[in-house]
Amino acid sequence: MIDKTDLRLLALLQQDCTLSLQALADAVHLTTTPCWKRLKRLEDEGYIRGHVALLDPEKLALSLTAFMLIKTQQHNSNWYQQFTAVVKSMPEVMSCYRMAGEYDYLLRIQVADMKTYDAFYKRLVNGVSGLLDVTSSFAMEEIKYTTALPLN
Amino acid sequence: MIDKTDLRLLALLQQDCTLSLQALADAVHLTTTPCWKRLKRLEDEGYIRGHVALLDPEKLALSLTAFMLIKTQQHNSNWYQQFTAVVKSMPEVMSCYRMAGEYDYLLRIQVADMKTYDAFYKRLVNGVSGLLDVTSSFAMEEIKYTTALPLN
DNA sequence: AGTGAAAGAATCACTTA
DNA sequence: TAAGTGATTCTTTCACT
Repeated sequence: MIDKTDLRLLALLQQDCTLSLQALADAVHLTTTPCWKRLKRLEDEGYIRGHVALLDPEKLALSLTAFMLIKTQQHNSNWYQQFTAVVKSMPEVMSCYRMAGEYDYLLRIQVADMKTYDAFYKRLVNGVSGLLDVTSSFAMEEIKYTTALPLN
Repeated sequence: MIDKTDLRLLALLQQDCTLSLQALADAVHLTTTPCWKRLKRLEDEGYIRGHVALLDPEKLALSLTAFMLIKTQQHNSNWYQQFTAVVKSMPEVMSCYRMAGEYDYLLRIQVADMKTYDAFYKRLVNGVSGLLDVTSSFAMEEIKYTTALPLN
């Protein structure tokens, strides 16, 4: 179980994980050791998935964000295994969700430009058989992007 | 500008930013100081947006991922300012893109359950006037989620 | 790009409420 | 069971080469 102090620590860390133990401890009115033990516990129990640096896609010439909506008629376990394996192995796929409703899968793709996207598209469609309908939509502007969950 | 070594460092850090300077330096066959200077530069020049802890939504009882597709007829600057301000201020909105094509905006929402989603939906729709069409789709399963950009 | 020293931070055995 | 002290070790940072 988790208490208010743990939640405050998580809220701080998902905003900035370079905060020192001392700064975190001060923020929750503890000294470093009990604070450190809490962080250890939160990590061990899986509340924290990892610590990462977030990079700027524009600066790295990955300016095109595309969304792919996919329909399939293959609903057997073999096909699913193959599809998820391909998706996980393609680094351009930033996220993939199995959806309720009209479309079966929603993917977010990050690439340099349209030409690169087209090449990616072909690789995906050729890599996985049985895709019935694949619709691409393109982002004009990123208005918000955060990894911070709505805690409280 | 950025070279192969910088790219390798960024690739490592976006996977795990707890790696020590020593480990990073070893990985790119440098000693700590030149490695540290590169990291400093990459940060100063904006290649690195931030360092964050990624939390587990399931463990924190935020199990429902929803996507919202929004159409509007308001395309003036005032409306846009208001819409983006509202979206940025709502912590349940994890991302928001202005789209090309049929729908104008795509949002990803993270909440506890359907009841919470419904409350959020009402707050959004009441908070912003001029939303013509709002379609909600729900994720059944997260197959992939990464913050790591496809470098190389 | 590297050396080496100084400052700062994390980790842990042990102590206390 | 949860928090604190203090020592040790590891890490970062920087002037100098």
